[in-house]
Amino acid sequence: MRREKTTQLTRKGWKVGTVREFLALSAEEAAYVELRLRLANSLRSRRQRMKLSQAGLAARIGSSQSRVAKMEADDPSVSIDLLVRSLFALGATSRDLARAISHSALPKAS
Amino acid sequence: MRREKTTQLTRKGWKVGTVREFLALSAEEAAYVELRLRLANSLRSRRQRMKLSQAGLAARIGSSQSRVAKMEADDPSVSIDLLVRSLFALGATSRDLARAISHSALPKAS
DNA sequence: TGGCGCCATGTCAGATCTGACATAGCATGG
DNA sequence: CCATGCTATGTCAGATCTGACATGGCGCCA
Repeated sequence: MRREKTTQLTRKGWKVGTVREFLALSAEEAAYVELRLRLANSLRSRRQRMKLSQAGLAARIGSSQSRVAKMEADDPSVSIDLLVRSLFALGATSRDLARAISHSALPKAS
Repeated sequence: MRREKTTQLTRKGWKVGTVREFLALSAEEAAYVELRLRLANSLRSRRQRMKLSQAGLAARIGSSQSRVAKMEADDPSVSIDLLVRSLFALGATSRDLARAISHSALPKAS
């Protein structure tokens, strides 16, 4: 939360947050980053299942290959809005989203 | 999708989209607006359950009363990002989100 | 009537996000 | 070796979103 504070200094990515809070994420921050990650993963797997290239997906949603790459990489410069819209554009339903969000579809960390 | 096109002209809200497409939303657009609506409703009811005023919630999330009002009104100027972060700030879990999203918690329209 | 708490709506400067472009890495097939 | 296709990463102008502020409405109690 309150990204602005550190923003002028870091002007690129999570950096500050991730490093400092590596072991001290508040519950809500953790939920937020995890949500993003799940959407990102979901997007990639859905795209691959459909045998689309990033450029192909980009064309569909009126964006560019590079932005799609960033979405899938969970780059801090992409919003949840964009992720969600892209998922819908690939035919995901609300239910699909809900599944992606609550189910831990995360790659096992350990 | 592709909001920019009409944006310079309308410079305020859904307007163009809503009126013109009143009966012709694509599936993805429908899913998107419905998702927003559900998050907005979810936020309001969660806040009320916690007996917080909009100003109170605003303070918690480092925002302002007016923005909270806009969130709950599903104003086009608020992003899903903000809605989601606010929900998390009120203690919602990923699972809560998923429920809000897939369950039709919409006020019955008729 | 006035004061008070709460919510809605408009506006705006400044912060953030976005598409586009450039460029590089890395396989696979020639 | 060189193409070709796909993905990753950086940059930037322009679009969008955000917090703050101002103001108005509504209900309620004195």
